[in-house]
Amino acid sequence: MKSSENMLIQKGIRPTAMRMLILEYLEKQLAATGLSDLERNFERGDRITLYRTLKTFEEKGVVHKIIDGSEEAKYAVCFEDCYEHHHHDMHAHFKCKICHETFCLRNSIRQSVVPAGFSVDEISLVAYGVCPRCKK
Amino acid sequence: MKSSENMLIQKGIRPTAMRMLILEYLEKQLAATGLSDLERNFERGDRITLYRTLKTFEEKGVVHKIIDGSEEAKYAVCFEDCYEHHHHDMHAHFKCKICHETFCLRNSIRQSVVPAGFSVDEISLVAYGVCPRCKK
DNA sequence: GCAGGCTATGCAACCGGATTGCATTTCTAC
DNA sequence: GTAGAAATGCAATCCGGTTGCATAGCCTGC
Repeated sequence: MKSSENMLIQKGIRPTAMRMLILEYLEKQLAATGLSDLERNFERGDRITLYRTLKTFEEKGVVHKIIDGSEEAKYAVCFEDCYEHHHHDMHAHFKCKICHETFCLRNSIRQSVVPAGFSVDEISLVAYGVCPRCKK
Repeated sequence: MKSSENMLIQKGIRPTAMRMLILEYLEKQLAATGLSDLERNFERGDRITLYRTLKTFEEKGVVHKIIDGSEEAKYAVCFEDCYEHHHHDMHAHFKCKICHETFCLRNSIRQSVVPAGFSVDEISLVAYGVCPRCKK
């Protein structure tokens, strides 16, 4: 059994062919992926199916959504231990103004950005600037 | 001359009656304000005018835009020293899942969330959870 | 003070991503 | 194998964001 298939079953998602393909594709990506990107790479698949697959993945804790201020939402595979309806994405994201890619950064954010009294479930952090690759 | 009028002139914005009203309204708010909120409070004003006013304010460094993952963008008056096309909003935001309000937090974010090699212009940080007022 | 020109405003319409309803196909469980 | 549930595909809708264009208002130079 493929690792992607295993992963889906673990998260309580029925591992259809399309879903496995999409998961494998997402796992290959360095940058966060939007719906339009998937559409381009899965021309056989219906736009709506792709949309719903991402939504299912997000709900079940396979990917997390990143709102980076571009036209569309981006998604990246969770590397923290997320599960159904319980994300704890405490890492930062970086959107490069040259290549327009959005990456996940592995540093976890200290909760110290938030004063005492606030209880934090999740943090969305997107930094904007120039990534090392585009800087040269 | 009113302080709001002064502020607009300083930022290079012609201080019309509508703009001063909107600025004064925004300055009163504790939470970030969206277009629909303005529409509700300025029924006399046209939707598009409100939209363009926010856009102008943002471009000229009067307010900053906060994408908090809700349906619409929110805006809050800058308290850092922003000017035309040059925001440096390095503070965090907090969106409460009970009252759904989004607040600016005064703590500035250390740039240390981003590894060496990335150059950061701006940081968008939104934490999600429960605010002290809703916690009780 | 007045004319010309630029800016702000208001109305209508459009756009694109997100989302839903429904019919059909596929898969799972019995 | 069959029934029921889930996934898929198509069409259509929704809504925030945005633009074009005509009109009104303000500021300038003469």
